[in-house]
Amino acid sequence: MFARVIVDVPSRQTDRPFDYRVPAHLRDWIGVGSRVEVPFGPRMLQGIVTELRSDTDQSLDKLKPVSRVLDPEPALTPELVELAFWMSGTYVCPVIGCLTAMLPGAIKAKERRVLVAVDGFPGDSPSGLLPDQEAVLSLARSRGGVTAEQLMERGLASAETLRDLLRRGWLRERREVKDQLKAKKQLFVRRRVSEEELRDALAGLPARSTSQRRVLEAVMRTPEPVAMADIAASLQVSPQTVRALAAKGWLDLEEREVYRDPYASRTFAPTAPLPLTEEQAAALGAIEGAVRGRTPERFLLHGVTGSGKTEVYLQAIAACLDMGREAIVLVPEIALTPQMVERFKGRFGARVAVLHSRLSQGERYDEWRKIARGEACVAVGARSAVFAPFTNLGLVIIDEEHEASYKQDESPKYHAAEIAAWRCRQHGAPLVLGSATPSMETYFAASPRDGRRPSVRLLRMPTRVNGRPLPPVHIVDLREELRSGNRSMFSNRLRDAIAARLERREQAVLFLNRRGYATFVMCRSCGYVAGCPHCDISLTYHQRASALRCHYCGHAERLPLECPDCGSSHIRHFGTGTQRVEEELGRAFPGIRVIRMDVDTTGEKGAHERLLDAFKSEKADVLLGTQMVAKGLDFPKVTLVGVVTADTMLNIPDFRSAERSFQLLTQVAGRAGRHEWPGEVIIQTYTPEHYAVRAAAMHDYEGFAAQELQSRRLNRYPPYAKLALVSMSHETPATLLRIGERLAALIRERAGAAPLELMGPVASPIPRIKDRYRFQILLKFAAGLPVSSWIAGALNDLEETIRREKPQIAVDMNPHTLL
DNA sequence: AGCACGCCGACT
DNA sequence: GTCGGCGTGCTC
Repeated sequence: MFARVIVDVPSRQTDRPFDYRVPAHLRDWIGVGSRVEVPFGPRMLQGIVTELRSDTDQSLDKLKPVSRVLDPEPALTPELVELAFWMSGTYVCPVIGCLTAMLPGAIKAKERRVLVAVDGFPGDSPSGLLPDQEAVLSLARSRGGVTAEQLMERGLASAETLRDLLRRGWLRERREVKDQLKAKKQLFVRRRVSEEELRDALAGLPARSTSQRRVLEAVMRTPEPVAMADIAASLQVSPQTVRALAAKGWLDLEEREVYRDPYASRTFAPTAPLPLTEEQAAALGAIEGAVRGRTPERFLLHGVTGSGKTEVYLQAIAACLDMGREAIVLVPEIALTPQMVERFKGRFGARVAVLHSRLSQGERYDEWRKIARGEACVAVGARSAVFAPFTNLGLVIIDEEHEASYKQDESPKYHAAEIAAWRCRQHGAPLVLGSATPSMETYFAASPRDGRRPSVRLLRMPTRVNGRPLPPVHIVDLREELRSGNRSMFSNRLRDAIAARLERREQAVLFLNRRGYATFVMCRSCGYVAGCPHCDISLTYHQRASALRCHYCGHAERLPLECPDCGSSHIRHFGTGTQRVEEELGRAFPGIRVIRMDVDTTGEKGAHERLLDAFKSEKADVLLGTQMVAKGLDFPKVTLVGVVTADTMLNIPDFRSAERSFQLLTQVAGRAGRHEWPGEVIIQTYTPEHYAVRAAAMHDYEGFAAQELQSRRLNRYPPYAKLALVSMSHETPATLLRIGERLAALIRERAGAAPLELMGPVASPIPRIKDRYRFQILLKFAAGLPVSSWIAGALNDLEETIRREKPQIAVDMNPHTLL
């Protein structure tokens, strides 16, 4: 038996299967998708089995054996291995990168070198060794091997003495692959004898053995194993007490694998399916039908905020599970709040595995293993949960499908919806894309055009479940405000509205978009702006550290007290940060209680939830924050939502900026007045006539989409054209330009007469990062052209140059942003 | 990516 | 004469 293995080396040259012999004792354990340890040149590496076969094209004497199988059950499924090859072709990236993107971070193994003592080495006499070296050998012997790190910690030996031992043959180096993480084991206690026998034992126990008595009493009643840690904690005894009882033969101790369950301490009240509105029932019926009929149909569930999309998801999943199939629910990272998890856990209990980045590595690994072992049949998680290793997938749901976080911005640059669509085709499963503000691509695909049947089926839910109207939205023209002499960041209308909330003891949410509006430092005398010495970008001011930092390379310096250029002391920071809004709120409304939510205040684990809880229990009047306050939050007492400036987003020179602005404004507007108190939304802007602002204010998705699509068609942007962005970097601009031009020519050559628009190479929007210059080539083309393979082919042709000059080249096949 | 193999300058 | 600089080339 032979295994084809892709090894974990991030290089284009090694990114192909290598053949290995499978030793007889591993045959029952190895499978397609197994992680294995294999010798590769002089090293030991982790690899993934992509194929098992009975023959090989290699000469047999060249083949080495697989040295270990790293998991009892294959980490990936054959379907996911196939998906990795598809991704590699589509996204023009290494297969190994796709495979590792599917694995939870915890099992991205590292190589480790273990020093082993060679027993009875006959070389020279032990007397020729230094005492230090003797100590190393005896330690290595007693533990079956040590690492250099362990020796270093003990202050034993030095690199020099080790080298000597290795050279003289007393030590040998063994290389192995080590997981960063293991399954967690916990000690469990169980009674060894019958309840009666324990009762007798208890009677015979000396009166002063009170601790032992308590333990026996507790364990006596149950034949089930109890965690040692629980006993020790609840009975206030030391584990030693329990061990003493085990030594007497009354109790058994056993090690058991346990899951690190982040939600273990919480109980979730079971919830029953809610009665559905007519719209919800119709949507559910369509989805259920596709699950039953195993049709890999795509649906757009276009429902306004509050239309009850989640309940439709829950009932569709229930139907899917009833058919014995599994479901994946993708939620934007930022919306994966405790409330969200609660809804799924409440309905499906232990059958739900939750995957998101705020879990520790160990927790995420364990949740993932529950899926791999078939113990969980619903996966709820962020982008990467689309790779949940299910084998009988019946339904995939992507909530808030327009969210940018579904696009991975590092290689492999995939979009979760594309992966989901591929997997749904394999499994004959429907894909549901849910949103109140669908992306232009999805909406376009769901619209009938030229009499053709749309590739996405539209399910509309235009009314709110509770029948409440959407809140009125007021647009405030900040230019007029300025003309009338108001130079603060709050318009009179917003100021009055906040004051009214304070008076009525209601709450307000203030939203500030900081994207592209980071605070920078400028000299008011000469116009000098503090920039990064390694990147062509201005440094960002951090108040807490009183420092300037580069967000791209991490360079940091102290805040200058005078201008490095002209020496003037009129140097200060600019930009509207949340901190400044908070300060101004405090000045305008003395005593106002503000909770600020941004990257600074939500850094530590759990801070996010703590702040939201505090706001929910009315410990503050205003919740002030960036993106994160815009999504999915639902507070009954919030009757005012204010957008401090809508323009920061609108002015980003990117083809999606109008769409993003509309989506965000609509979402923010949906936060107000969701309960009995009527709500109000105020949007402050310098461009009140912009169609994204006006449409958001009128809750008019269709109106916005019509205008936006027209503009996309005129400029040939998605969904009317496909895009590909090839970015490259190098320390020498001239070399970079030369390589870029050759690459562009090669791509053009392959395209021949096909309708391909190629722009560049041109300098990237940030022309230099970490002292490397950056260029990019933008491609526009009609769907269906094999552009991926043209680019891959061109890169192949350039292989020699790439190897010699070592430029970094990255391909983004469907760039979400051109910045 | 590593790592080895291999061919030219400053030192015990 | 050797240690070691990093330029090519390979890894089943």
